[in-house]
Amino acid sequence: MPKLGMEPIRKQALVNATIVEIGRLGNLDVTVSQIAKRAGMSSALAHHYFGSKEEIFLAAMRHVMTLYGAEVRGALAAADGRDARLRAILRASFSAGNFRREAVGAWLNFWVLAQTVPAAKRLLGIYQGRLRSNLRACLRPRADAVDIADGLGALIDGLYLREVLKDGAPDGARAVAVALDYLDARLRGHDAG
Amino acid sequence: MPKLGMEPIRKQALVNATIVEIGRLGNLDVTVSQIAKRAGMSSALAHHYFGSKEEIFLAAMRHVMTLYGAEVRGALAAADGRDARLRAILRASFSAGNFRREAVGAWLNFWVLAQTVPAAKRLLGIYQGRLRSNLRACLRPRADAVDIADGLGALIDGLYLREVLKDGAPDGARAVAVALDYLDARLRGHDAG
DNA sequence: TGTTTTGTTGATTGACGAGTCAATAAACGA
DNA sequence: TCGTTTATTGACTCGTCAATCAACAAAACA
Repeated sequence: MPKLGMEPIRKQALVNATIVEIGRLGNLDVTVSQIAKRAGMSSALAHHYFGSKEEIFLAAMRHVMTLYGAEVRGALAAADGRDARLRAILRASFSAGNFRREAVGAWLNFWVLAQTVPAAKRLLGIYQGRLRSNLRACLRPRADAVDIADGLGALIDGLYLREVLKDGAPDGARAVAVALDYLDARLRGHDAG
Repeated sequence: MPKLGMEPIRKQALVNATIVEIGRLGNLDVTVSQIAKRAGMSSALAHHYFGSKEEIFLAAMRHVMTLYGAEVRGALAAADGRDARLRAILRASFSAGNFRREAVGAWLNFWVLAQTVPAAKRLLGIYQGRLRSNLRACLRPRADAVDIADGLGALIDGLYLREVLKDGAPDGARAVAVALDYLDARLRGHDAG
């Protein structure tokens, strides 16, 4: 009894399964069969809905970024004032939802994907652009807003990168602390505009 | 006329070719045949000398790390005083030799490899450990040396990561400047020990 | 001289995986 | 009721690639 309207459900299941499998395997050599199996369907169905493995990866990437974006937006909506907004962005970036092993592993692999797949590069560019503009907006009156935002953005990515190699559970609080140390140090300095 | 003593020459050629091919392809799906061809030999010979593709990758990783380590050591030998030594580490990290597209691309892929291959993880651990201890040594008298070193280490990795996505030629000077901004800001602050 | 070691490759094996296809089945719309 | 759309899969094709093997060549050694 083929219930209708399965497409979005199946797609979502495949996207979730993709992130899990990439996190589990640690690279993009995940097979469509593995993904489909974890999502509870045949590989043929996965191809039917997405057309290609690459499309599956891109959908998974979009999903991770959407989650991240939503979390940042939500945190910002509830934050008032410069410092609070910066803190909100950092807390969202290293929240339990985003800063978990499988998501971080997936993120790293999407970076690799972006080296060869233009669509993936574009997606990562969107993420970087949004983060940058969020940070700049918080820092705006300062003449060195751009420099601080660039450094903080790189630092966030670096903290993600290092999480991949670490043993043990992710420590989002520690990552936030490191980023805040950076921020405090630079904000303390007189505006070098 | 099989000249003797080819082994080290062949191995070195394969290692170089590996880095080039990873940088060119952007991922670890490089085939042994591609590497061997670029190194000017048959794939069978590559297997003969290294035994497996994984060993080739590990050798390439060791090579990149050795170059980096040598450059840092050389720069440190010629640097006197805390600030000069920190600057030397940063300049070496983003020197033209290390901070070129193919090396950076290879580095990113080694990070991915480290997720699944314990030997690769160990190698990256050595790199991180050395960098950390170098940075800490420079910062030692300060009580927050550990925190600053951790932050700076993550920032360096993050700047590498971002280089991967950028269009255009690598800008090592800009990366050094961003890292120095971080450092200056934190060193200006009173020692929060 | 003959045997061993080192260098080297073309051909082959064996496995695996992306993507396609044909077929089945159930809902829906006319 | 009948044709169309949606859901679903097992089987298959086609290509690729890591790794192995058998063979050949030349230097070194005994």
